[in-house]
Amino acid sequence: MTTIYQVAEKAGVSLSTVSRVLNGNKSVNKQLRKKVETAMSDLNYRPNSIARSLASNRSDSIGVLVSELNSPFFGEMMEAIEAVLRAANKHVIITVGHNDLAQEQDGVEFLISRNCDALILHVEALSDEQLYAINESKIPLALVNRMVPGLEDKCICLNNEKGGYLSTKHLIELGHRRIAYISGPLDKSSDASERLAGHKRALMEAGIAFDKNLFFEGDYSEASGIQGLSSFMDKGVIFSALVCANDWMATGAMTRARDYDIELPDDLSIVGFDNVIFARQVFPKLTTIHNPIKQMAEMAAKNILRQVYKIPMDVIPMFDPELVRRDSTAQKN
Amino acid sequence: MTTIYQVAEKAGVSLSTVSRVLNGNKSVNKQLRKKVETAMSDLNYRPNSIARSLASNRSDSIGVLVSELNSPFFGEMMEAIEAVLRAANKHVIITVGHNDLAQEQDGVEFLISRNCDALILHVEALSDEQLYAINESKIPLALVNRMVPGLEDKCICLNNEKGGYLSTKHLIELGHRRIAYISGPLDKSSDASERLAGHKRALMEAGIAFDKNLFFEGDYSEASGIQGLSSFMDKGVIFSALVCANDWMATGAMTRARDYDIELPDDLSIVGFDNVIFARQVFPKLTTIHNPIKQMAEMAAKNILRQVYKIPMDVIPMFDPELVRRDSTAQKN
DNA sequence: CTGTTAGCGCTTTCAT
DNA sequence: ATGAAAGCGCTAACAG
Repeated sequence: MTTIYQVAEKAGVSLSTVSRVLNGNKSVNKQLRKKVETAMSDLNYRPNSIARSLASNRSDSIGVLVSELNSPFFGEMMEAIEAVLRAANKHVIITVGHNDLAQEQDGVEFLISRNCDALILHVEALSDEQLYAINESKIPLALVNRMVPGLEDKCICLNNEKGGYLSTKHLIELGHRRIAYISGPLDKSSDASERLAGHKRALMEAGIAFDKNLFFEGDYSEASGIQGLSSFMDKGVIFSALVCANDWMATGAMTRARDYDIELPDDLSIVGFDNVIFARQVFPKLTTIHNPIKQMAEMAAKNILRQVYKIPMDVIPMFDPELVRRDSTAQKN
Repeated sequence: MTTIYQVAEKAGVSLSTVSRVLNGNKSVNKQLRKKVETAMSDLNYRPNSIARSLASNRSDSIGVLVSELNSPFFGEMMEAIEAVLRAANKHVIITVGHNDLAQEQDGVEFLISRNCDALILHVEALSDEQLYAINESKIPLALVNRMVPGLEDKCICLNNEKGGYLSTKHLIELGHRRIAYISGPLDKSSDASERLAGHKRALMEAGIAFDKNLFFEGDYSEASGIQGLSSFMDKGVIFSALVCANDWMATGAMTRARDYDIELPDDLSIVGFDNVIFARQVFPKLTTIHNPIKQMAEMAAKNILRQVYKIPMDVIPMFDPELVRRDSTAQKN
């Protein structure tokens, strides 16, 4: 491994000069700079970013923590963050939390211990208090999909209530009155309750009473969509439409519906949530609520750039979802 | 930030002793050890892994380079690698190459400059020579989906030729004779040519001549699947089956086929390749070639564990694909 | 504009 | 078993 000393020696200058060249410091004689640069390429010198980071307390890398690595939702998030930061010449270090407290803690500590300049977190298990503690340590922070009181300027959120409202309202406009709902895990995920709240508001506006028999609490997995639909069928409740709090559960429900020979969308209209990539690929193509996770992720990355590297930009904290009408919903017959 | 000095002071010992405790070194007096441990937790001490890494030249973290972050294929790969390494108490640092030479180089350099103990790479743009150069630097390496002469013990591969063979053979067994083929980018990706070679072998075995008019070179994108099918229709060629060199192109072709009112699978049987997660979600469910990327990724991670941390395990270099029969293929009518 | 010097937080000989 | 001291490769005052 080539070090800065060897470059200095070869170029006949002091290591400070090499360091200056390395960091694009203006005040270096052109000729010396040239000499250093040729020495660098002759020796195939690669700066050791670890040493650099230790000495300077910066690393030009941003830590990102997502819940899953294998997911279209987090895939979009990672991709967007990486693109923005790479364009700003920053590196990204990605780790996973799996919605598990210990793993989220471990992930955050790893990122901090690796001297990341800032953190972009999508965490569910970590408590507000723990996030305050992280924030205390003065490391710049961006929180995706979470609203923590007092940290508003670091939070990027989706208006989940509105999303829930839009999905149910769409069905009501199509003439549906008996609308089933499969939610996410209410105790573990605040967006699950917010989406449900939106659903209830739409029902209320239309003068429809919320019916417990038309409600099933899932966990956002495809399997729980299957279970949800099964449970409605087992109970023998009547419904012509179904709202699912995410696309995975919606596809699960669709699969199960076919087992019952329910025609989609004629016998049953289904709305999903998130508009992940495969929503276009299921059949019939899924009507869903578009979650602008890409824009949110970009915003989080920009927020970091603003905080850490003083690159100015406007930060929008709250994003609006939109209904994407496809083929899985139809007029009530 | 708490340092090892402060812990030493608080515990009334030298920093060497603290370091020993930190590294689980046996030869520390029990009482002192206790004292150090309480000092650590009192001060909420977190070792700085950067400093550690600089001093010891190890980092307990493995660099992973994938082509895309937002992809079910690479998602599965990252997930599997992360799980194996986390279980071994190693950390993972993920970066992206986007199949672009500069970005792949940059990614590898970043990982090396961050003192990663080893690299797991999925690269397409980097040449064999560049991989030799990386290997020269003595950093332990695992290459997924690539066979580099001389580095066989670091390569984990899929038998792509066999996969191509299986897909076409399946269609032939269903009675098809006029089988179209949409390949990946032949010049850029060796698996694209290997899969095609398998297709040709199956044709030959059945005494069917390869017909250029039934061939289209795509680039593995959904869009190129659409283009491929369109081009066959434009040419007006007759075919009752279609092999696509990956699932994305297959779904593109399926979408386009519906535009032409082609009934699937009755008018046209389609086979994909990779068996990514959404293959089950398209309609009709896609018959495809299962790519055991998960097992391959696990094997790559284990290979690293073996090389770096001397954790012994058998490494299998070549994996076999398998046909997954679903609903997108049918007997020729 | 350039060089000297003192660390960054930790590991690792080498003595004791 | 413990401590002292020398560095890992680099940045960042401080002089000159």
